[in-house]
Amino acid sequence: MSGDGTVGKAMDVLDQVASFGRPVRFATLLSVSPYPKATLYRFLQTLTRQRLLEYDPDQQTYAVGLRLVRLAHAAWSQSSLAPLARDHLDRLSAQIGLTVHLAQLDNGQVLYVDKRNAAQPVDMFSQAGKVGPAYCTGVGKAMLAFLQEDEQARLLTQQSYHAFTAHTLATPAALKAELDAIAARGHAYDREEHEPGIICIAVPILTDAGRVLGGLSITGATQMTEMAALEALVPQLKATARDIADDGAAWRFPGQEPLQQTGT
Amino acid sequence: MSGDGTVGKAMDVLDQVASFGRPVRFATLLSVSPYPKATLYRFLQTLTRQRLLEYDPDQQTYAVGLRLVRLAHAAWSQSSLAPLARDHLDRLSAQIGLTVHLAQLDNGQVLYVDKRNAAQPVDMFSQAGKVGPAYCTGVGKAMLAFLQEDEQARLLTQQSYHAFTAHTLATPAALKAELDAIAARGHAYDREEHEPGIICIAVPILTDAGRVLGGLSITGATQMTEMAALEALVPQLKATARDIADDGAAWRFPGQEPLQQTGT
DNA sequence: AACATAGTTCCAAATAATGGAACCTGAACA
DNA sequence: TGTTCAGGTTCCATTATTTGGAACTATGTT
Repeated sequence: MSGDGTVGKAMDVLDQVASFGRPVRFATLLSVSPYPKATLYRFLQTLTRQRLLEYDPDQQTYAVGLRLVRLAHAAWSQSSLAPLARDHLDRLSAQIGLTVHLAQLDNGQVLYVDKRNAAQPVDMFSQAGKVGPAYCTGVGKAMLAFLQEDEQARLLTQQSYHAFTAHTLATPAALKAELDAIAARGHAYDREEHEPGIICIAVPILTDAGRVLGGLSITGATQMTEMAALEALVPQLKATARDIADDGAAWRFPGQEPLQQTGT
Repeated sequence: MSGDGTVGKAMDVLDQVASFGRPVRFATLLSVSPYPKATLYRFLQTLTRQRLLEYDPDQQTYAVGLRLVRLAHAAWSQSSLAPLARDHLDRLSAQIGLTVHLAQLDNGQVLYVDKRNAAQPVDMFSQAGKVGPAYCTGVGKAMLAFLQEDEQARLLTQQSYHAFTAHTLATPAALKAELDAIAARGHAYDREEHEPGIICIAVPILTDAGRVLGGLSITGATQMTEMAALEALVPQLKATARDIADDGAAWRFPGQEPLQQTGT
């Protein structure tokens, strides 16, 4: 799959285990793995020793290890927009009282990095860390629309184009037309393209130079909300995106680098 | 450090980057890395290609990559107690109105996997995924106290024993005595041992067989809460721990394994 | 223009990964 | 009790990857 070096292969195995979404046995993994028995076995050993996987001796199953949660904490707090955007999301959420998502692009997919849910307390990881398709979500399309031509084209080819609902834009051509419209308009809609009954409105978070940092969306259910009502919130949404981007530009990591260490 | 195979070395590098807590430049990493320039360089390349790291060309810095957030989502939802404990935490939190933590042991440290904060909406990752010392936190001691002798002894040697406050038990001997008391009593205290002004009361989450699954704690500030008040909540805390353990035993992953795939 | 500093590429030697086959180990069956 | 079998684990000569010193390039500095 990725095929670069031993590390790449080990990561493939790790992804494989993760993709099951539950603990798996050796034989099950072997049956879907491109690697021979001994090789797969050694990978699992190594990953387990590294605590990237966890092995349950009773059940003889492998599951994704907790070391990843620690690393993810680091990733989330230093590479994601979430810490930066936090206060802004709180404010927006309080103002409008609807569900708000903050997302970033990861390998052509939408990665949700934070969320505000007006009703109940936050879902934690069960939402942050979740991935979704880029071609049929509001945030996904909003981000894709503002990428540079070549990057956009590259990502368009690697979408999976599954028609989740009758409204899903399931071809590259249809999507491209939509993206151009979004770029002109400045914000994206999701008209039940991913889940029936769910609509949303989304904007990109852009640097001054126009680089896509992430996306921000407001979600509603068709039962309770009209698209027109969401549309009315676009100014607030845009203002929040602007604020986040400005903070990002101003902040660019406090203190930057410390004095160089010259010694060993 | 870990030293097994290429994967182990790559993980060392990844940890190194993560430990900075902010984007770092090549030279900075080189100065603290045991690897020579070319080797470190290639590791960074590989990790970046794998999106375990992210490289910012403008600043020429490396930071922990978002792919980890995705993997962590998988880890959190399949290897942690959090999804299982969710409803129980909600209930406990609603009943008592104080901060509740759910933690597990990871490599001799406390890894917080979930949290309920009565006052404000949850802190997300900024709390879940965070690690803390085991020897001077309520949950940490509660978990250590109920480990098997040999495992406990092993972990006692690898604590770092920093005296955070005047109350910290900063020697293995003092800690061991405390753990025995906790094991006899059934719950643990944190009397400002980690942070001044912060006290808590904690219990382990145990299987029927007595294996430690995790820990559960209630935290208060000395300004607002007396230890006696926390003590009064022990029955509810224990009941919740019991409920979580029972759920864990009953559940043991739904459906377990599907039919075996025989083909390629 | 000369110099330094930071980052990148090369390549022969050293090391680690590979995978076929043999070997365990416990469970089901006769 | 002996036999078979599938799921796991170990061995080891072959093969491929990693290693790291040194040479090189790019970028900014005096």
